[in-house]
Amino acid sequence: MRADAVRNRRLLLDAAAAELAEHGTEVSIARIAARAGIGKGTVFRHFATKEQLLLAIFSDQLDGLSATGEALLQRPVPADALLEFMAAAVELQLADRSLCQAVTAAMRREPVVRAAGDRLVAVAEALTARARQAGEVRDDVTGADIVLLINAVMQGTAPVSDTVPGLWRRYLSMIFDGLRPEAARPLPVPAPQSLAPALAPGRAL
Amino acid sequence: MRADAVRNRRLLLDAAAAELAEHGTEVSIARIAARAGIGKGTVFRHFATKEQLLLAIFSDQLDGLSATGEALLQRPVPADALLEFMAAAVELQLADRSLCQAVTAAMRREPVVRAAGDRLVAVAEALTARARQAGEVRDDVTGADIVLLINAVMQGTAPVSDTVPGLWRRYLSMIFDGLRPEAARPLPVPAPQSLAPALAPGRAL
DNA sequence: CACTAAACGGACCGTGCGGTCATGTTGCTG
DNA sequence: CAGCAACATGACCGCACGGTCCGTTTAGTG
Repeated sequence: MRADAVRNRRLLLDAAAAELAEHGTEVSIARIAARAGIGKGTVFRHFATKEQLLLAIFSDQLDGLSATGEALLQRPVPADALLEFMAAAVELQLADRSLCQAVTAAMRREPVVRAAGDRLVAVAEALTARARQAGEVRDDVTGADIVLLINAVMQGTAPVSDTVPGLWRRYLSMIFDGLRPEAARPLPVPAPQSLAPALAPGRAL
Repeated sequence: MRADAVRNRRLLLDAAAAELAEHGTEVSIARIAARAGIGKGTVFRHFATKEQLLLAIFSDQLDGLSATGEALLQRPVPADALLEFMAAAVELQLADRSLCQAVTAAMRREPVVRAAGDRLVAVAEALTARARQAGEVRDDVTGADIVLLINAVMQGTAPVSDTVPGLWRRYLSMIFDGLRPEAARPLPVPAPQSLAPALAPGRAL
């Protein structure tokens, strides 16, 4: 690969991530290319289609979340680590409009994103297992539950995140109260095995 | 208003609601018009813009949810009524892809939808107040909380609703466990006064 | 330095959208 | 029944998008 090619690829990925964070997946390729300072044709040289570009960025971002969770495994109090993981994930997603879709995309059939999604679930499960064994959360909650609940808090409060910025903390707090052992009542439905393959083919992005 | 005009308006609204339920707000006006069996120009005679058509349908749907909640006020056990209200709302929204956006739209500045959103919050507050006074839910939860939590459950599980249809019941159950008095811990953020005006102007639909 | 293959760029294409308008049609009223 | 205003219609417009293509530039090489 030629030197200018790798340089442009970097510029492209950075610009795309920034533009996606600001405007979501609706941004046009033209806009991303302009921000990167490269031509539109060059974008399609690196990624055959818009979707491939998005999926590449999505899996990167999911791995970022996984890394955050992994670091929190060192925390002494398991429940604190788990709560902080959820808080960090929600906060990151609210700041980055493409991360929301990234989590959804994690449930798709595309191997790259699916793998990143599985890694994220694994980290969540590690954090959850610790808290479960310490008796700090109910014993019927799994890593997949945590990821879906993160998504729920984020998606549910996204519409008001601009005008009531911290509101998500209220609902994360409420929901976490429902995860404690003393709150547990039998659940009507078992946990999902994994997140993928869960998303129907023609859905979302 | 002429007789054929009111007839076509009905056809249009019905077709739009059905098409929106199936395909979400991305459906083209042409498609809606085709389903209604009328011309595309006729659509714009009744609603100057696509957004106005959508907002009209949204507020109708929000009022439908309000009616459901109102009926549940008769139930003997307040907490059961509240839980059933949340379940009904989530189930309806998952079946109707435009209802999801309707709730979001309820947080907008448009007077019609905002009014419908306020009515929905009022009904939710009535249901919540009953349960609160009966000591069946924690006393720091409000009607606006309920609406946002409904939205959270729905949005969070929407991506998997096709392949794991009943999964939302699991998370509604968990979250409701967090609403009970015995689970209550102090919340870090106060409840929002209302839902509107909460959504930034250029956001969503 | 000369040469070539890789990479670049932006004009270009087809498509589908929301919205408009001139023309034709139809329900109402006197 | 006559006449008119309200209404219906679909061809049409401008636009923005994702994606293609080919003439041009440039990085590496012997």
